[in-house]
Amino acid sequence: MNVSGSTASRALADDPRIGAATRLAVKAAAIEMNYVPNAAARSLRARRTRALGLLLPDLRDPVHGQVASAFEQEARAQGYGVMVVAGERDPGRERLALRIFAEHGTDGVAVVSGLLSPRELRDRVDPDRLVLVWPDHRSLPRRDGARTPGVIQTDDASGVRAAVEHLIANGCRRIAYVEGGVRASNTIRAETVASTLRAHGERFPMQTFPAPVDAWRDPGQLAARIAADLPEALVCYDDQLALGLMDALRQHGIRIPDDMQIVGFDGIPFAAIANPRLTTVAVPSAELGRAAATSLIRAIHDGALPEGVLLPVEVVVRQSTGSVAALADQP
Amino acid sequence: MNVSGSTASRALADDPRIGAATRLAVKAAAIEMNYVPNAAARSLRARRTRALGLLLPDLRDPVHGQVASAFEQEARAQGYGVMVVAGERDPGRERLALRIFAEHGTDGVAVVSGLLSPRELRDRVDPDRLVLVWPDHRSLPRRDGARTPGVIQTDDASGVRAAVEHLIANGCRRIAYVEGGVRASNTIRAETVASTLRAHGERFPMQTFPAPVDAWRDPGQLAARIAADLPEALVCYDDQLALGLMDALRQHGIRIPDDMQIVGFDGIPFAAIANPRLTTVAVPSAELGRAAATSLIRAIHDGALPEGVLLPVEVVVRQSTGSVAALADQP
DNA sequence: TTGTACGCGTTATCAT
DNA sequence: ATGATAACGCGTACAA
Repeated sequence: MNVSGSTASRALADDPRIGAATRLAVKAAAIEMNYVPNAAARSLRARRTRALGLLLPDLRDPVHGQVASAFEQEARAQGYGVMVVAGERDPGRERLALRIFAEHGTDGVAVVSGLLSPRELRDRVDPDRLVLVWPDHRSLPRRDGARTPGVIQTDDASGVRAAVEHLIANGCRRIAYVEGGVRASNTIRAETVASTLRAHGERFPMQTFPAPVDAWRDPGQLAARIAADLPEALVCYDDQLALGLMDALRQHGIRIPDDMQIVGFDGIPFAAIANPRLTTVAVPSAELGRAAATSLIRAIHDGALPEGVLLPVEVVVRQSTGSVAALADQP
Repeated sequence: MNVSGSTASRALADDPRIGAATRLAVKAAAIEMNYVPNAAARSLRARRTRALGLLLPDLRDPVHGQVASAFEQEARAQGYGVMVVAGERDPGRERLALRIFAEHGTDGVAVVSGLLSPRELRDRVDPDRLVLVWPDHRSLPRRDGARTPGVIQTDDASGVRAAVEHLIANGCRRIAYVEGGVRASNTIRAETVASTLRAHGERFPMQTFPAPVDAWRDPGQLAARIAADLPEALVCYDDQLALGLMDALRQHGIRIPDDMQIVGFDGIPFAAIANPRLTTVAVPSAELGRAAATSLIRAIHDGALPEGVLLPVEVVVRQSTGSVAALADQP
């Protein structure tokens, strides 16, 4: 079996001009010598790598893990590899990530919960091969349902509004918000809690407990401040914070939902099995990751950004906002 | 400013033969036109991509997320990109992953909790550029402290033994084990529980509750079987399973630790804030990921595998094994 | 139907 | 101190 390079190349690519016999022989030989095409050479010629870049803050937290998982799965199903870089919520690291992607020549980039301005992003990578998931820069997130091409978001405001209305229906008046850092996503949630309260006739300004982005790791001080001036209900920036606070408040003898009700955000798996089970605004993280991959791959093929996506969220009522029904809920 | 390709290449590589003036000018121009070297071309010539392949079962679970995070961080610090593929605990998918890595020409591969036999792995990728983390094939995990080159493990048996001894010290006699699938890692934990009981004079065979690998998602049936024949203490395959069971057993009115004590494995963050807080055998997942990256990169540079690593684990006693001290523990 | 020759961007070698 | 050239492995336009 001796054929020229081109014949081999064509046979492996199922070029119809190659005879069936030759094709089979070549393929057999390829398997025999466990040949794998060299992606570097192929990329050099084809000007594409069939690899995508995924930039996210952290692989450890449940939400981004879920997004990354779905993104990778969808990409793999469509024949793309995924290069992952954690930006660690640091603009410098995010810039480095983009550079890594550029050097490796990824065909497209998805940025999840990114801090860099859309302006700078589009300046650093081909804007027609860039999708933004949960952009966390003040210039992008929308309270309304507006969709920007290449931007994938969830309808956080609607979810938070529904959650607050659920608390109001439960008879809560003094509803406070616990911050998670000072990013745009936090601002939207805080403002939505406040505006929903106003819309329901609450006259006093909403109470806000400030907290850094990783307060859930060590919520002791925060819990003490809350315990010292206990509201009827707490809306937390996210589930991790809510779960950390539930634990810390327990030290102060505060019973949930009896003494205070509490709502999280994200819908991470542990929220469902916490004790008490945590009411939360659940976001479809897996769909988000999948949508990001499909949008990005479509953008690569079409050379232009597909329409933006706005995914719905859902309030999942559980024991922490303690209606009798919720307390009785079965697994 | 007009120089030849070679000069530009050398200037950017800080080749000492290039004059300072030229070097600066070239670098300025590179930034100006935001030039990034093409990794494909570079790889083609240099025969290395400065990319690593990371194969793990799932990006969603806290333990592997942690490992992936540390691996990526360490790799990035040493100038390597990371291509991640989830094997989804399916041998076919694992093979596909290795193929993806081969095509993209990764300089080395780390396989975490892989199911494929070491034999097959070494057959499919260059064995001198392969590290195995937590190999989960029956031919590899060791009960003793033996180290195999390129293999990174934790001393699970010691941890489980210590956990069981802790339960015995608490006065528990009827200690049962809850399985997590039928993999090698499960076998080691089960056998260690049994042998520790025997070593402490327990004469009846240890009770085992069989469960599939993802029983924690829907632990209802499993919990019913356990509640029907309640042991004094439960050692669970991992924390997720233990936490899921704690929730499900609560439905049966079982109080932990009063009616039964429970121990998990892994030391995921949520174990520390569950209610009751979960006693667990904590593994150093971040160190594991970091060790994997450093070992792999060293292997790439040396062309040979570095010595294996065996990391210690630690029993973290909390409320679920309820000594009075543990119940009083502060955050 | 198959083989030949060229070019993708980079760097090592050799020449100037 | 710098420039010219070849080579990495693949895919394709063109020739046979």
